[in-house]
Amino acid sequence: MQDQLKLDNFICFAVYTASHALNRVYKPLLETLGLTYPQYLAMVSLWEQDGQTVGGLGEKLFLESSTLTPLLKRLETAGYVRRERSREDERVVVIRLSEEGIRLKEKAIGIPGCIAAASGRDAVDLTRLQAEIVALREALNRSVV
Amino acid sequence: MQDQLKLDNFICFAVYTASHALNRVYKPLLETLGLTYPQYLAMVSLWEQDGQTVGGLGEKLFLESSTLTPLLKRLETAGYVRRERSREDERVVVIRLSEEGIRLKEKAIGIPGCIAAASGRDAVDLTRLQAEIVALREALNRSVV
DNA sequence: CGTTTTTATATCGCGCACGATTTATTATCG
DNA sequence: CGATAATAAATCGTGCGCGATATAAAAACG
Repeated sequence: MQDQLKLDNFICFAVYTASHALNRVYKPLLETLGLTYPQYLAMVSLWEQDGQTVGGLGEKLFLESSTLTPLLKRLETAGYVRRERSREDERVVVIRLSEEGIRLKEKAIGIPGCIAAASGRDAVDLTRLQAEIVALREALNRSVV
Repeated sequence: MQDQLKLDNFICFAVYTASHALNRVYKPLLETLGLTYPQYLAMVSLWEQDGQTVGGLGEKLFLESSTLTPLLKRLETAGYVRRERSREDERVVVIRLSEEGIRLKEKAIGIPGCIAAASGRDAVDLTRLQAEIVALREALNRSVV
């Protein structure tokens, strides 16, 4: 049990460093789109469903408004989205893709394939691993609440 | 192939959100030690091997000096480590645990068990998943270089 | 042996990421 | 209806995390 406190045996360390490794693979690909990695995730979510609220995006991306508000302002400055207060409920801010934001999707379509290639795994294997990691995330989120 | 650009099918998104979920589980545990999560990882590495250089730590933790230098200064301010320039090579900074830093290990010993419990998996299963994620990280790191 | 190159760390600027708080709006309750 | 509570974003302060650059020391070279 000596190795209880060895870094290489930490699932957390594996996830932490894998996350950084993914970021490093993504960075050069996303630079061509003028996006950071979290900005890219927000765009992907908006391509799936346009007109989401800040809170709705936060729930999907597991991010707080304190993270999203400045991020979305940068996306607005970049010209990819518009931020509009809802008329029905003035507390809510709705995020809508601009024309340029919609067009960006075409340039982004190839990225997941690049990542899959870099991972050196086939699609089936990746899907299985991805499901396992999601299950881990869900178990952890349940334990906090 | 419509779902090529769906967030839930992204391995990167799974890892990204799992990493945040782990951080949320760790946070309250680490607060009792007065450490952040990256600081904790640095301490674990030092408990394994005291007297590492900034560069050596960076290689183990996959972090740059621009991240580590301020982090280690904060650990020094907290009284857990000392930063000393090597006499043989004045470019190198060696990090040594203080008495308090050494003692902290006892308080940290139970944390991995808490995380394992929160994950809801047995040790064997966690080890297997951890190895898979490490393999993913290594494949990604190879593809960048 | 002096110049150039390499190496190790530090500094700077930017963008997350979060907890705590603030502000504005809506909902609830007596 | 008016006071209170709840909700949605925004703001603020702190700590990563990295690329680019700076600084200083050591190594390599002619």
